[in-house]
Amino acid sequence: MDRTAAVPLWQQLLTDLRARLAGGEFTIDFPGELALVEQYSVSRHTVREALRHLRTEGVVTAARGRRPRLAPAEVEQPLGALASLFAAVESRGLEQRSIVRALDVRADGVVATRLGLEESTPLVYLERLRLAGPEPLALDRVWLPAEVAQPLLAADFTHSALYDELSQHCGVRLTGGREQVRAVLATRGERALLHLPVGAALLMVERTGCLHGRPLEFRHTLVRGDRYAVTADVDARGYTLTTAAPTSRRSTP
Amino acid sequence: MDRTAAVPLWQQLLTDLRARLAGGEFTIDFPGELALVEQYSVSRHTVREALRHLRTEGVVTAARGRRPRLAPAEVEQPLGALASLFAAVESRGLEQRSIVRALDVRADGVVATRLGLEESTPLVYLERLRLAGPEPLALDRVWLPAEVAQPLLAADFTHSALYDELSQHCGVRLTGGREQVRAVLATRGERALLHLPVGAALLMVERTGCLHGRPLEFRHTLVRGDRYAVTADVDARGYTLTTAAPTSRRSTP
DNA sequence: CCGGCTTCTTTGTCCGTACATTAAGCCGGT
DNA sequence: ACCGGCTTAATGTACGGACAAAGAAGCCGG
Repeated sequence: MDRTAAVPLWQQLLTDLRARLAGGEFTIDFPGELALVEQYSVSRHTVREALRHLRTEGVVTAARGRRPRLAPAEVEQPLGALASLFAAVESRGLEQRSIVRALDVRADGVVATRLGLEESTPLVYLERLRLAGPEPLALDRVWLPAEVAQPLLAADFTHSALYDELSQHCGVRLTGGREQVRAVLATRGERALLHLPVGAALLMVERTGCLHGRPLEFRHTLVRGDRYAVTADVDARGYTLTTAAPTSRRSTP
Repeated sequence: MDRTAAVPLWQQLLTDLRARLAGGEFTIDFPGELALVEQYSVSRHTVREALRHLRTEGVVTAARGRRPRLAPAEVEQPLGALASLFAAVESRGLEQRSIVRALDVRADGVVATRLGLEESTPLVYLERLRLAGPEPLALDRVWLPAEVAQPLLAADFTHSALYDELSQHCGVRLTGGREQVRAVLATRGERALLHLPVGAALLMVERTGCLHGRPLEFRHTLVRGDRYAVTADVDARGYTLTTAAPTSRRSTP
């Protein structure tokens, strides 16, 4: 801690805490405010300013009386475009189900590279056809490092969600990621699977899921574009995905 | 200010400030921290706690030395999917240009209803073909109430952005809105305009822009899906659109 | 009239303290 | 063994003060 430096004290503290977090130092418990006050010899106000950031990012929790902990289980998964889509389906009252088309371990050079791994790294591969009620909704493909996701091979994905199984069997909860949303044309195979006519458009969502900044999941999902949309609210705080079902149809001019 | 109430002091202060803001009390200038300390007879710490929320929401600005102001003009528009897309194009170094295909006043029952207006309300209609460098990028159609947007009829949209013209000629800056992103197939007319082959997929972005919660803009944009994607980061804070250009291409299986 | 300097205001950072509120754990009694 | 109350630990709220940094405005001289 350099008190003469240009960067504020609380920022130095925050940087140091992040480094210790990345080093896996606080996997069991996280020090409280007063503990940090003693460790770093700064005021509680400074500690709170640093912790404020970690708390808003959801890295640690804080509440009166409760002991400070790291990334608690009861915090829900950060909402991505896919979660938003599937939530919209559920809000329509349709039951969701999946047909598991593949669940095995294989290597994929392209995907492994995206995850920052060696090309030959074994990956757990899960391919599902997601149904909303009786109709096909999306084709979902996920790759995860076998080292972490091995236990998933025994799981049943017909009804449960991937992230639930991940947290339950592997003790891993993704903390963030990056998504790309594009429009693509369905190939013949995809049309057959999704019961689509010739020339149907699909929403393609690619997601790289991360745990504490380290990529851990690559996901490739194709969603029927004729019926489903990603909905979001925009305000000064940013872009908030909504679960409201899309209502309008397209009028072809 | 009730010091015995269950709600914290800073929250009462925040509520009161919001009420005064809604009443249009601070259109000229906004009181500083010390001014509020005197007005409400609370500590600066309490004032800062209340102001923290208004500042993160972007309602007021705060910086050393600068006088506190309300929603300054230099704050940029809340970032929507479209802005993210176009920023990605610019980050590639491509010049953006528009061809104005229509700019007039007309009535449209469907759109007017979406804006919460009478079906016969006159609307300023702007249709542009957006180019990234030499190639067509998107077909953009916007409707705004003529009552507000009348001055836009004299504007030149070849190079400038709609929101700049809106703020300059109409004194209006949108504060939020709702977007829907879908995948659609290009119609024949759209293919011709955008120079697309048969069976090309488009990203369709529909946006209802709002000013203080009241809808003021309906926008319908079709973006070439083969080359452009909406990119976003996901973390505990939510969904943050990125301006990074998409890199990957699709491998057709 | 312009440029540079000084002064002033405003927010950022940092310290200290005290009490209230809440959750969790301990402990003893039934 | 279970329930309830007490203790303890942790954060939330609120007060106080002091100095630093940085922009804005005014002053003054060239």
